[in-house]
Amino acid sequence: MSISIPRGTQDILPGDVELWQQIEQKARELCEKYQYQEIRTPIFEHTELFSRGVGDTTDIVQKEMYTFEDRGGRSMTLRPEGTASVVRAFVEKKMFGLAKQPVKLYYMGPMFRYERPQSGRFRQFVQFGVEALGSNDPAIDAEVISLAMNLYKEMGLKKLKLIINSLGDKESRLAHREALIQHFQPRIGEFCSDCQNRLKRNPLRILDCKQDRDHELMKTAPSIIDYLNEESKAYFEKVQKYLGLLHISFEVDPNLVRGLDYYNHTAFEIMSDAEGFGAITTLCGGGRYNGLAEEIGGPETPGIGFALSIERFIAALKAEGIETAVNEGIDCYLAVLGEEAKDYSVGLLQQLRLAGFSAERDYLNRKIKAQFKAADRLHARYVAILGDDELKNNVIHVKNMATGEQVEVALDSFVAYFQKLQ
RNA sequence: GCGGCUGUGGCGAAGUGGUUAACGCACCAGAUUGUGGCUCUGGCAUUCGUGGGUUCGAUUCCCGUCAGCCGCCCCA
Repeated sequence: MSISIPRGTQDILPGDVELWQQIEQKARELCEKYQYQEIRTPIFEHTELFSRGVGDTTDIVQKEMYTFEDRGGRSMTLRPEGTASVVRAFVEKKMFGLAKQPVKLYYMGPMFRYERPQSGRFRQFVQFGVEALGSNDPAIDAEVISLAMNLYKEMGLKKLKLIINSLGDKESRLAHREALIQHFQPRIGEFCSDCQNRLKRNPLRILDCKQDRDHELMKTAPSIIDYLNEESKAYFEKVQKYLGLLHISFEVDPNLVRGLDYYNHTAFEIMSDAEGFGAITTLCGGGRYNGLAEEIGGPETPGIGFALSIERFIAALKAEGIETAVNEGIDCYLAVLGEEAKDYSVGLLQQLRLAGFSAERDYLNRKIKAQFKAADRLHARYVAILGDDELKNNVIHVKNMATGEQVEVALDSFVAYFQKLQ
């Protein structure tokens, strides 16, 4: 038996990888415009970073982490998300002391979660994310959201839905949680088994339940909005105002919850509305995490960010039928015949390439006909034919593949001639 | 972690308890022995995800396993 790829991972082959590169490039360009700078952190961290940062009670930490003991007996974990590492680096490298504030960073790289794979859900997936640390201005919340929205839009996505909510500060959040438990506890037996589990773990999720959505207690359930204190409410309103100024339409969903413990105040998700996108419609998730830096042992620092998956990005592009990758074609294919010509072509090919052209030749000892076929497949604009006959006369034939026109050129001036053609 | 569906060449896809497993695309060769995109001819799976069982005999039946997809959970 041959060895196969690990479950939930994928090989990205030529033909597919171009779209990845295009998205990555767009993301980098946009970050440059928004003045976010790249940070690269390790792919594994001390397990404690995630259990403390992401939260001990979350699904991610409880059952989805790739945790192992290294040879020194330390517990290590392949990163399941990016924010904890970025904040760790921010604290450890004392970036709060940098002259340039707020600190605006982005990252791109693989994340790992041990989950059951299905479409849009992998065990290794690539996230692009940004983090803005050190500012408490609701305008930066709007900036972060607009960066994500603009990246999608620039790649051609149209069917997007932005959903926002405020989780308030820690105090409002806990008060709301208690109220929910109080509300549902007495009659929890009337709800589905999922909801019964949710009661203790994450009572907010009950509000999201599809089975029990018509239960009378749902309508009377306490909403987070009512538990926001004045400051939180004002903050949330500002964020909405700024989104309006940026012409970004959104929906407020009081039931939007983020699964990671560190979120507070602004929480948002960007979903795809495209047909046939399956159950997984979330393209991007993010929010504010004002307590995280402290949790990790740093100074009190406000922060906000998002993460999006390139895999789902691509799935959304496909769902909307957006074609992007283009086969550029090569400048010149060198068709060679005979031993001496082949030897000579080695240097000639290099000359073409160093002169800035994309060039290829035959390496399979194919006949002239097959070489032309190969040239055609590469969408070569020109084929240069070099046989022993040409070599003897110090010439080379250059054929324009679009017109079929063929000319004879002195071998010495071939590269110069080729440069004039362009 | 739970439930359902699926698994035949590089890709798509038929099929049967019994000597050589359709077909289409792709690929390779020749017709055209130094010139591509068209056409014609020929070639291309000791093998039906994998392991085991039933059977005289299994790709076809049964069980396990692995993988993919879909739904739940959760999330990006």
